[in-house]
Amino acid sequence: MSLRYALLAILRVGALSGYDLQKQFSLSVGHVWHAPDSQIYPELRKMEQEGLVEAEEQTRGERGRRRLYHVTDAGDRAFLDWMAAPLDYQRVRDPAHLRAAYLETTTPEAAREFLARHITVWSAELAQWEGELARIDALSNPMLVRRLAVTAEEDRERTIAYKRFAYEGLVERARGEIEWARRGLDLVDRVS
Amino acid sequence: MSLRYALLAILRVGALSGYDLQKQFSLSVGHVWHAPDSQIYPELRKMEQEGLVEAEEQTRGERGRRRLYHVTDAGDRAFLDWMAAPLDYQRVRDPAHLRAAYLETTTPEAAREFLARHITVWSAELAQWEGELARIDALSNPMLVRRLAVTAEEDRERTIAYKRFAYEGLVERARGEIEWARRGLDLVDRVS
DNA sequence: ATCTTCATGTAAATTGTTACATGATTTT
DNA sequence: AAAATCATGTAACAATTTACATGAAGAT
Repeated sequence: MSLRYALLAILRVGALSGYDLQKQFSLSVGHVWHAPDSQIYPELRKMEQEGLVEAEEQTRGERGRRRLYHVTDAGDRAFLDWMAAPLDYQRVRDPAHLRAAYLETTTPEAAREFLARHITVWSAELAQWEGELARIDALSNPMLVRRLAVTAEEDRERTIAYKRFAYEGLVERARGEIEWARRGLDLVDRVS
Repeated sequence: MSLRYALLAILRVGALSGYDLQKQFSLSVGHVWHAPDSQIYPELRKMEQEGLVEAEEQTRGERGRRRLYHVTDAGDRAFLDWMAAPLDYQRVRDPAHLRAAYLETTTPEAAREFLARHITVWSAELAQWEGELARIDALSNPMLVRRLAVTAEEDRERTIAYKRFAYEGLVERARGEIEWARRGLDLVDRVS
């Protein structure tokens, strides 16, 4: 149930419509927490009912409408409370390592394909996250720039440092997965 | 939906009751795919309906009963098909890295607590997995021994090697998380 | 005109979590 | 006799995924 906190994290920086939020989301927090728009719209409505956000109804042209969501004080508090509370860790659920433990039951070709795909998938993630790191350093990430604009001078360094720290962790994870799968490919060659 | 394949992987080695399966599960695949008994019993029933397993009804004492589940040919094929098919990767959903990206919004104390807990949680996982590696090497893991007993001589080395490979990956992951969180603690000290 | 982007959702199905519920058998 | 373990589930809820559905506004 971190979705609402991910949404609050973005909205706290400034009001957005569901649509814009969803785009910002996929460009920032979405790297760490995926959610499709069909989940975001209903969640915003629920958060509105619970008083965490307020919708400012706007019209667009003749009949177009949009709802601009603002974080309320209660929403702000909810976010800060969540940040200060212990994180609840979910149990591991890792289909790739599950399969890896049983690779002897399939053909070497299927095993190689699985590992090659693992490398492809994690390389894509790695590229994303390294790109994000570069954008953080170049201050060219729009979300980060928006955040820095509403951040007091003395807090800017920390803000950047933590964001960097988060992405570094993701980059290392991806590198680890890729190295592991490479070793797996060697292993397949060795034992088959 | 890897749960059923995790269950099949265990049952393929030999028939078990839901209760024993659940215990084996938590001692082996459970490290990679957690599932509570309240999920395992219904899943077994569903798999029975779909013809992947067959239940042998047994009595225990006067009125006690148990259902011993055997994998059917269809179940065996389903498992092998799954092993040979491309794995579907879920999108990232990582509350720890999500929170890490926003650590500047909380107090240094809360940030430290979060990171310390991250280290604790992953150290526990690490200990589990290193223990598992040691048990693989010592051939003292009961599940592995059962599996080797039904494995042809020439396939034993591969079986062990892949199991080792899977756990090595998990160990490295845990080490990475711990190192990352340690660096995070240094960072908190530096910026606050 | 038509294509893209803006804009907001509903519905159904699946998956997973938490709590509850029950009772037999074996061991101390 | 009590405690531990064996044994099997149901119920309610929460979270997630996938697919569907609709239409306005702005750009080419």
